Amino acid sequence: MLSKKTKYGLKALTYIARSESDIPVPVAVIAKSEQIPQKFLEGILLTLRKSGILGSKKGKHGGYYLRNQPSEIKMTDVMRVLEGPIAMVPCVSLNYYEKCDDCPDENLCSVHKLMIQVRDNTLQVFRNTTLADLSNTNG
Amino acid sequence: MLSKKTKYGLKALTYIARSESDIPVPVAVIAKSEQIPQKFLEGILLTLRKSGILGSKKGKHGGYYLRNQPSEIKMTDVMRVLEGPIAMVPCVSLNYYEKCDDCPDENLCSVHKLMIQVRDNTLQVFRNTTLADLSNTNG
DNA sequence: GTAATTCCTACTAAATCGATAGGATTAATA
DNA sequence: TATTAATCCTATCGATTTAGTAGGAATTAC
Repeated sequence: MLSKKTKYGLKALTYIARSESDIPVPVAVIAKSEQIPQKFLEGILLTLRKSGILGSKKGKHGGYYLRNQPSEIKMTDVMRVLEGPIAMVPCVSLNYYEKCDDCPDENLCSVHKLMIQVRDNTLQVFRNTTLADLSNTNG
Repeated sequence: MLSKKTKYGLKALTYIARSESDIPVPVAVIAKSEQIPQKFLEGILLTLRKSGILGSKKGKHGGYYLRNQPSEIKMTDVMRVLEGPIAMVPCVSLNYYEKCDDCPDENLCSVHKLMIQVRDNTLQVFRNTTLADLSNTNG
């Protein structure tokens, strides 16, 4: 299941992408428009800022803005920040690889084989999708 | 993340598929060979039996066996029984559809669009993979 | 200086996960 | 018929994760 964190994060990013890019968007505005608990969203946007996807400006007239063009923000990056590893098992994770305790030989493991395929297909979707695609209203 | 339940279930099914198809395989044998807690595995195989994927025979010389040929057991069915809905959000689930509380219009929802793609790609993998593919040792 | 904002830490309630415990039931066989 | 080997069933438990709340410190515009 997709976590609420990720869902809210994606919606917020989309919202920001659709706004005028010069003006920082305050959390409160997004929270109200997208019906997201504000305090919860604060934490999410903070994570996105720390990961480098968002920038922020403090104080009055502050808020969050994109650090890059929507068309350059890939879903692989966003999903990894919000949802964690894309692979369903650590033993097929590109960025967070971990060997299974059981499994003497990965190459013979049926689960491994299947999950590699799932990972590759999911990865393909995320690599070919940018925030611009999400923000595009006609589609 | 793939649950241990699903992982163990897939390994067990693979084990059974590789055994002689006439002889029921006892839980204890699979548990020992695959390093799975036996009591936990009992519950998993029970679920698989109730869903119709496995059959069982009680008492001495009892155990579990496949109800169909490995090549006819699709991953879509197995995954739905073990892991639940394939979609990452209920609003894109084919079998367990649920509208989101927020989201006034799904067609305009950025998350929705993205998750449909992921679902379709994952589904394609699961539809094109059978237990026979998993059990195949030369792969 | 005041209002609006991000930033940070800690807490909590509920759900889920991975597993264990203990036994009831059923069937083969000696 | 007694024994043994198996499935079947229900309940419980500790740990972790999730979704959210609370409270306030720090910063900035005006």
